[in-house]
Amino acid sequence: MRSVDLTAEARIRRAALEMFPTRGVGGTTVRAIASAADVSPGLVLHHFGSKEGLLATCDRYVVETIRRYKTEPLADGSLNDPGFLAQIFSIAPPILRYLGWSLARGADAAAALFDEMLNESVRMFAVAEEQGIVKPTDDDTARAAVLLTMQLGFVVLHDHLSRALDTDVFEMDGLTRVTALMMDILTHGLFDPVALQSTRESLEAATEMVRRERRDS
Amino acid sequence: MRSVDLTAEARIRRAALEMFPTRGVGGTTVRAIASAADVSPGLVLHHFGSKEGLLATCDRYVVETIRRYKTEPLADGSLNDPGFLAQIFSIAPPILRYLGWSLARGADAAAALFDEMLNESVRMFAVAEEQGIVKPTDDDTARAAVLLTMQLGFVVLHDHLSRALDTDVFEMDGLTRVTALMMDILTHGLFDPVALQSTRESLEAATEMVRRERRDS
DNA sequence: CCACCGATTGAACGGTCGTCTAGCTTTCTG
DNA sequence: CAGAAAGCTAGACGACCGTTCAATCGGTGG
Repeated sequence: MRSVDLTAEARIRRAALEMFPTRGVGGTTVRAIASAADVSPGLVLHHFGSKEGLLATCDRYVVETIRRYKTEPLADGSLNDPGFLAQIFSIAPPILRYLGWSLARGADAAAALFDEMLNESVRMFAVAEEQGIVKPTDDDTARAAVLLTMQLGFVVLHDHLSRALDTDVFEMDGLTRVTALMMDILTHGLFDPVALQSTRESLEAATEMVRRERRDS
Repeated sequence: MRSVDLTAEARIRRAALEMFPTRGVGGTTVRAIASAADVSPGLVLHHFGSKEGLLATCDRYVVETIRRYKTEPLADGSLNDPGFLAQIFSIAPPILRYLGWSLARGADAAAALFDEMLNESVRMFAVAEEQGIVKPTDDDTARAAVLLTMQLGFVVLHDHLSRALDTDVFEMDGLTRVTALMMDILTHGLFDPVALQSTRESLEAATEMVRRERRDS
């Protein structure tokens, strides 16, 4: 058991971390969190000030956890440390689930994380362009942003994807499977360039129609 | 004005449709919905039985609206009718916003829609494979599912994407911009095939490490 | 004109929720 | 070891929520 020797404060946060995404903020009561953490309701507010405070703490905790796991391996090459990876895979599911929920809610901390990831992505694109790996666009930030939402899509829609794949995509097996498929799609592409052109043209035509409609009314 | 001559029932549903995604189900009170629809709280429950009933009605309404707009143009070629497109663009924002929220919540109706879209996608892949446009995979359903979560990512993460692009991606301009970018990414791909291979290898190595770790403990 | 029926209201009820307070227990510290 | 500080609990309070209900309004068919 790992959760036995946790601080009461940590137990509360852990319980909240699991309950908020599944039941929603309104559906999660302070009493339920307290009961799940095996403490009194009063203690929850003693440690976190208010329910809102607890929510904000969870937001920050998750974002900072992700942030730590995202940068550490780059910093000191600890990607080769099995313990580190084991930690990622074992801790990840509740954290990822919360992150998805947090992003969908538009929580401030999650929004900040999104923006950081976007900056990182833009920077990587710039490097890749210099190396001639990808072609420059007239709208580099937008391309990076769209790519990011596509990559993060499965984090928010994990439930549906897990159902379709009959595997929890936040567990190790599903995670590697999804990652591999996504990398494949993003490397080779899927659509036919010819079909792309005609689709784009009909899209432009539709836009123009609507624009004219609006001007006339 | 279009909303003036709406039935009270329709006004309530419309108000709920806008409030649920922004304030959450717990944060949206029957009284607030009633006030926004300019009716009494009692009438809300008279028409929808309960708050839960109203929520379920909204879920179904949105899904059925999307379903209608998705199939109609294919059925009778009404894609050329400007009125139809104008309707899509003018109705879309609240509906799409609700859909994103609904998908993130894992609402039953949204889940059913997801599964339908997945089936459709699988079917399209099958046709495309016959025509030699895309290569077959050993995991066709999974590929279609991952693609679907990528495509739907922007619907759920519209807030962040809109912020990054400084445009409402549910409005006409943003919608066409995002669609074009996404089609481009999914057509040409982004990553370097060589880099893909090394990434995949390190991913496999990591997985193996974790697997060994777990077996030993 | 009356009887009826759905739409609609507004007040009221029971319940639960977030929060506060006073006090008890444990741990740290000088 | 005394006492302060922090951890923690039980109970209560006020607010607000979803829901109920009796009563009213407005139109429609007999």
